[in-house]
Amino acid sequence: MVRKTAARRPPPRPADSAPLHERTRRTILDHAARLFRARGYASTSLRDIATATGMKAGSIYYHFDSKEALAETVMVQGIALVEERVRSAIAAVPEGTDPLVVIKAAMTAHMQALHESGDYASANIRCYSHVPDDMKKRLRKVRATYDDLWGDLIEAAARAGRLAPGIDTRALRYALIGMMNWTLEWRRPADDSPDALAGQLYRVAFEGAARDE
Amino acid sequence: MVRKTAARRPPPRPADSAPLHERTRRTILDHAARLFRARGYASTSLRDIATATGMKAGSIYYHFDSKEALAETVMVQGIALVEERVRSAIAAVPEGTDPLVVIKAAMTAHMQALHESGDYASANIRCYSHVPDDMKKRLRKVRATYDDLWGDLIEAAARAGRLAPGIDTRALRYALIGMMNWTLEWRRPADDSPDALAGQLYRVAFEGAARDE
DNA sequence: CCTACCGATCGGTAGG
DNA sequence: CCTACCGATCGGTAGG
Repeated sequence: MVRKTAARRPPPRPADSAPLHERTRRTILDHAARLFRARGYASTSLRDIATATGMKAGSIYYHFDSKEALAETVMVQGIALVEERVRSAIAAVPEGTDPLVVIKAAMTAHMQALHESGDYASANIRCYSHVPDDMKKRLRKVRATYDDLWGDLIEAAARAGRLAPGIDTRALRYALIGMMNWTLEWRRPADDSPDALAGQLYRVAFEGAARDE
Repeated sequence: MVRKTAARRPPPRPADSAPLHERTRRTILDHAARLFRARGYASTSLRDIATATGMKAGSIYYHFDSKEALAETVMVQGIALVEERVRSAIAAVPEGTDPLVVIKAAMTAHMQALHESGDYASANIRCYSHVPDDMKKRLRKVRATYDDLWGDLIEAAARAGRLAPGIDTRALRYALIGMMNWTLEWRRPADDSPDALAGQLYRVAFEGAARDE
């Protein structure tokens, strides 16, 4: 399986040479992402996260100001890690490429990053609706920026005459996002590579699942 | 806008003539569904639900054994209300109908019921991952039964030679479910009728969004 | 990064 | 269906 995009490896994981507190911070975030994903925002206590990280409850506050701040960091990264990969995949495509080919590359990058940073991405998707209002308001903007990236790709395809007449571009945008993100709920890692799934979903959404008559 | 399926009106809403405690029970469920959808399972307290319903905290236990039992009732109905409508839409289609037409009718029924019982359906989708383990185990079976209904429709289409070669039927099943359920997160009720959305999503998934070349 | 602690809130119950 | 209450847990803080 060859990586198809120019995106380099995953996230902002600090090197072994990084200061201890930076590595500890990343460990906290990893456990927080995993627990928020599995149990939700409210059911995950700072004590749970501290214990998983190997520290005492109050010590989390040495690294984060509040439970909200910790969760927001996790959830923002759940979007940012995917968005960065998708943007660099788009940037790696030569000028003048068929907009549908760009969309396919973007879908592949989205699926790779989504499943590589699965706990962060899934924590973001699963917890978003149930997070305190002020935090949700900020996250909504981050989400909208990413969603608009897909809107732009689809509008480019429409302007290039590459979409079938009568397609609702807003419905198409969220159909893509919905079907891709839902793979977090059903993918069997042993059977389905992110690349293969991206190919299947691109095919369904753009070429259609029906046999041509 | 004409209703396309034979499904009759919504859910098990007790008549005005029903015993008071049955109507009260339904009121509790309605407020619980709305609050679980908006705030999540753990962040919604029985006190919140009781206050919204107009009673005192402890009185919920006259109608439900526990918070878990109340939430499970809401979430099971979030699936059941949709499943019943979809099954009756399928049953209303004449024998020998093109399997893709059956799927389109099922998608329309799913979208109608999903958005008519929006709080129940959305509470189910949003809270499922964060609910206590024993309850999640039971809900998983209910979900699987409904998901398999879509698997059957898709297999029927495959056997009839109505699917394009190389389509992964499992990916298609969850692509459909994912794109339909995600409409709960972005639909603008004033602009998008469930029927119109069902038509758009059917078109994307089966005919494809790309212009034929 | 730990100890020890506080006020608030929660699910649930007894008794009526 | 209400009142009054309990034990448990939580986010957060002071002081080191």
